[in-house]
Parts: sequence; C-alpha cells; structure tokens
Amino acid sequence: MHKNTVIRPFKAASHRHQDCLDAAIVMARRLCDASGQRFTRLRQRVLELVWRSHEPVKAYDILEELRDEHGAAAPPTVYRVLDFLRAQGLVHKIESLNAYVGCGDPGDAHSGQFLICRDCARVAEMNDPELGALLRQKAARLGFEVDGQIIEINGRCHECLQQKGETQ
Amino acid sequence: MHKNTVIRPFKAASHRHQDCLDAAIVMARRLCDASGQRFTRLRQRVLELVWRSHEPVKAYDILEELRDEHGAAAPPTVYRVLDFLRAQGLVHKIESLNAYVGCGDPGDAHSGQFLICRDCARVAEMNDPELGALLRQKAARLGFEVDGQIIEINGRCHECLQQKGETQ
DNA sequence: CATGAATTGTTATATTATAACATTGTTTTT
DNA sequence: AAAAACAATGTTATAATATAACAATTCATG
Repeated sequence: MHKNTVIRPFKAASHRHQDCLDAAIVMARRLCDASGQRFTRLRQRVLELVWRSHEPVKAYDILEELRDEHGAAAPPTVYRVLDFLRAQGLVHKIESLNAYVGCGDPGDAHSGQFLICRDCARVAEMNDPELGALLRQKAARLGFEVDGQIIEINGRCHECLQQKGETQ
Repeated sequence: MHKNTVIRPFKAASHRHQDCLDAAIVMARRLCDASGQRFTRLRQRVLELVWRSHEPVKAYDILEELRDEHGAAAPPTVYRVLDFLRAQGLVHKIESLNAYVGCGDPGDAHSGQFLICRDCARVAEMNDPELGALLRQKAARLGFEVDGQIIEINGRCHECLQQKGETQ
C-alpha cells in the first residue's frame, strides 16, 4: 500500500460539496491552532470562498463577494488573506490562471501538481513523489538545486472526455 | 547517442551572447519563411529584445525600449507581437513571472520546462521527453488527457551555488 | 494601380497586484 | 484593569499586466 498521489480529485457532480468545505475549514482551524496562527473570521470566510467549488477562484471575485456581505473591503484585504492562506499551505495559486484553489492536503508542505480541465474549468491536485523526484534528478544533471516547482497541466478531465464522446 | 534535453542552457558568463541572438534571428526568419509568416522589422526587433539576455523580459520593458527607439508604441503592439512569436514557438511565457524568454529550440513544438535561478534570475530550458511522458502517464491514471503543461522550476543554478560556497 | 488581407497604430479600459499609512483588535506585561 | 506591544484589518492611492475596439497603413497579388 502506498499513499495516494491524488490529493484533490475530480469529484463526481453528485458529491456533497459541503463535506469538502467543512473538511477544509476543520483542517485549517486545526493547523492554525497547532502553529499558533489566528484563524480569524475573515480568513475563514476567504477560505470558504476559495472552496466554493472545484474551480479556481479569482481574487477580485472573492473581493466582490466580501463587499456584498461585509461592506467595505479593498484589494489588499483579499490579497493579504490569500497570502496568509498560501503561507499556511491552505491555498495554492494557479499561476497560469491568476486564480486560487484550496489545497487538497494542507499540512504536508508541497508545491502541487495541478490538472486543469479546459472544458469544465475544474482543477485536480496531485502530489506525486515520482514526478518531483524526476524533476529534481533532471535539474541536478545541470547542477541546479530545486527549491520548488510549478506544474500545471492543461487538458480534459475524464468526465468531459466522456461527454465529448456522447455528443460528437 | 540521444538528443540533449537541455535546449537552452545556463551559459558561462564569458559566452558570446551575440551568437545566441544571431542564431535566434536566423532561425526565426527561416521558420517564418517556411510557414509563410512575415518576419517583419517589428517582430524581429521584439525577438531581439526578448533575447537581450538569458533573463526573462517583461512586456512593458520591451514597450519602453520600443518607445525609445521607435517613437509611438502602445501595449497592444508588444502583446500582439509576443502572441505572434509565441504562436510560432519562438518565445515562451514564464507564467510565474509574467515574463518572456526566447525558445531554445523553435521548430520543435513543445511547452517547455524551465529552470529559474532565484539568485541570478536567468532561465534555462529543458525539453525532457521522460518528464513529459511521466506527466502524461500520471494524468492518464485519472482519465485526464494532456494537451500541454507548464513546468517552472525555482531554485539555484550551478554557477550561483558555487559563488554561494565561496562567500559563505 | 486597385483590391483585399495582414500588420501596425491609437485610444480607452479591464484585470491583477502592491505600497504606505491609519485604525482596530488581541495578547501580554505590569 | 491599564498600558504596551504586536497582529490584523481598513483605507487610499497607484503600479503592473493585459485586452477590446476601431483606424490607419503596408504589402502581396491580380
């Protein structure tokens, strides 16, 4: 038995998303408590918004949402909280989209390996040690020492491939 | 004998960079001719600016340079040319930096695998088929079909690691 | 040299992100 | 509990990155 490398799968449309959200919040609170960080109302709310779905969320969408429910709110509010959540490993940035997703396995520090479906826009996360190891190995051949990597894979998820099969 | 996967190496400080530049321009002209695209003066100038060094170049830096030498020039001018050069495979975008680098092997369509030195800011490019294959394999396990990937590796290049050893 | 297509110019604006400083809230010390 | 120290958030302004929409120009080609 080995650890599953898919730490944030493509979930069936029927899944109970509230469970994803709840789990993320519980875990976040636990990690912040453990590391002496404050999991404030604002930070929780932003994390909830990032976890609103399995699609990446834009900073300004979060901002708009906050404005609706919370009055003021300006860009720094959102970016600061996102920076905090990223520093805690609770959220990843998808660089190629300028958007953010909840981490599928916070607590285990990692850079993330993302699968981005071009049809449904959902994002899955892997954390495959073989991939990381191979990358480090290839880099090491050039004398390059790896700190972290950005891996974002574009394509089509299983579900969308099936639907495509049906209609075409 | 196998094809070298390092298609844009970290060059020694002493290398004749003019050769890099010349080679890029010659190759670009050849490829554009072959595919019936026009390698205009503007396109050549932007490509030269991207190849000004082995560090990624920002769109607005190119814009400023164009303004100095060419009068007008507005953002769309630069972005359009960059889009053209990317479409021809002559230039890659480094997503995590919002910056652009010349492709080390134009003509061979690929997404690129970049090594980014956090000390000297230079970028090397690999195109390792094993990496691509492993990624596709891992993705395929989830039923995911890969179109392209973004791989950007942060760390320290050989040269900077050595210098670090000297001074610390 | 007229025409149509591609390229570039121009103006305006959208999107993403940070700097700098003020205020509020929370913990710690006294 | 008051004061000090620190962390978090609010506020205002602006920087950095990118695109939309339409006009003018250039260029191959008939």
